[in-house]
Amino acid sequence: MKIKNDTIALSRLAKQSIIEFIKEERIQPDEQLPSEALLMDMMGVSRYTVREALALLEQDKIIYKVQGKGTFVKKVPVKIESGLEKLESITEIIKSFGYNPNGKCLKIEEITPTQDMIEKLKLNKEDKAITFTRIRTADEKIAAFCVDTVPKYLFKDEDIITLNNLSMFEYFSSKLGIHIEHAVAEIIPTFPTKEMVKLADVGSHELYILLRQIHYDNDGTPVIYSMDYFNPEVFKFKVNRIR
Amino acid sequence: MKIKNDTIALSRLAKQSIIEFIKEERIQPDEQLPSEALLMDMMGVSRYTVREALALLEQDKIIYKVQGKGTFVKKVPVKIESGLEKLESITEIIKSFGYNPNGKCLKIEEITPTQDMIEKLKLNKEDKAITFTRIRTADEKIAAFCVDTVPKYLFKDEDIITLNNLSMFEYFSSKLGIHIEHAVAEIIPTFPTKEMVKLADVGSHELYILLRQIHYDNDGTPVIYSMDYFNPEVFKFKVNRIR
DNA sequence: CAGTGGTCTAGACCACAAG
DNA sequence: TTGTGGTCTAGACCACTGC
Repeated sequence: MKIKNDTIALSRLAKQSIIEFIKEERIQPDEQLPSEALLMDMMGVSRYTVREALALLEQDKIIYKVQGKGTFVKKVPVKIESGLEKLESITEIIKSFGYNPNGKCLKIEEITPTQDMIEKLKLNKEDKAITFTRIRTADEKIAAFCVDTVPKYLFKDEDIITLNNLSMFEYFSSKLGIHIEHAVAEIIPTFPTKEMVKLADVGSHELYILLRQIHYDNDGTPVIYSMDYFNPEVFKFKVNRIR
Repeated sequence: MKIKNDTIALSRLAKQSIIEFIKEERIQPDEQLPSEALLMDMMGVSRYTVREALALLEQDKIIYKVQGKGTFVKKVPVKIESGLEKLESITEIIKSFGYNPNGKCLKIEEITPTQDMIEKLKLNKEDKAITFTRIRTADEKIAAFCVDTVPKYLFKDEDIITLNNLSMFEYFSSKLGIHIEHAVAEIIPTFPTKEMVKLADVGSHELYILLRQIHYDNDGTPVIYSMDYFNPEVFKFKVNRIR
């Protein structure tokens, strides 16, 4: 077993190599992997690289380690599906559920931000904001109703376009050079708002999941204040929880 | 700035040391930290240790790195302490909200597991299971209604006790030597079940958040199948989402 | 005791950003 | 070209496990 490459990190290759080894050797759940020293010899890499690879496998819940004993394959290697803790655009989520994502931008408004928006988006009192109200569909079914508020100063006027199929993340990345990497979401069970009933033809007694989120740039700048209402018949929200 | 210790990992000490440095030197948001080489000299440790410490700070969303430029303090160092992605017992969550946790065990039953339980808990067809139905309170307010199902083979008979104040996690850890480290939770908005209305005097039109969870031991064994209904007036569920 | 993973050091080369 | 972070190697000592 030898691995070599120029573009991909050795530790990634080592990880894949170990996965293949588990499959080929038919290592069963709870059985022991070769020791780090052995893996070093097998793959011809240093201990650092082996440990990096094992750390990646541990993150993926495929293996576990016990000091003094060894490294083992998990009984139930829970594959990380796209849990809520992984930040994805709604477009991406809809695709991952196997639906065809679509959408319509219902409204773009310049607003005076609320006190909460001013705090969360770190705005000055004079700053204005732009609100995008959109409806998202999955195979024609109503999937989500999104109200996203963004500080006005991020845009040049010509940047404000309608967002139909385009993901907000892609829009920010390609048009504004802003790369969203982190969000804090609050999960709130709720009924549809009056606006949803009026604009989106949603039954007023159906249950929805509201994700009240602040999205941050990689340098920590808050850039989007969003209120997204999800149809629980379309989305099954899961979270991987680690102690 | 020197750091030295015998019990705590050097990289942890280095992390704290860097945090203190940021405070003392009043390094402002978006300002640059000393380079890794400088930090090595300042703290008298190797580059590996410095990078470990910086990795911890990056996980905590306190700093960010840009290759070729340097390491910087985030604009808004967001650190949501108890996000849903962090697995905590309900007792711990209630405490972290500043309430006084309490509870009552309403029912302990031996049941024949459902097909879903058999699959998720990896049971054999003959296996029985034990269901614990409990109500949890925070400062006397109804906080959650918990129905936890556990394979019977995990218990010796004398182990089955009533769980009142005791956390399920502590119970497993101390009585059974099982350390729960991971769970997959599905988030479902719902109304109270008939059982909740009957046993817990809950209004049938109130909204609840159902967490449908499978809990895993550190070796990947599924050990608890739980259906926990949370009162959203007590719990504000947040999630840190990373791209 | 020997074998395992946990931590740390010292040194090297690379890719990227900015002058 | 210089300085930064990204990756990798080789070697060391420790703590824990099980014989």
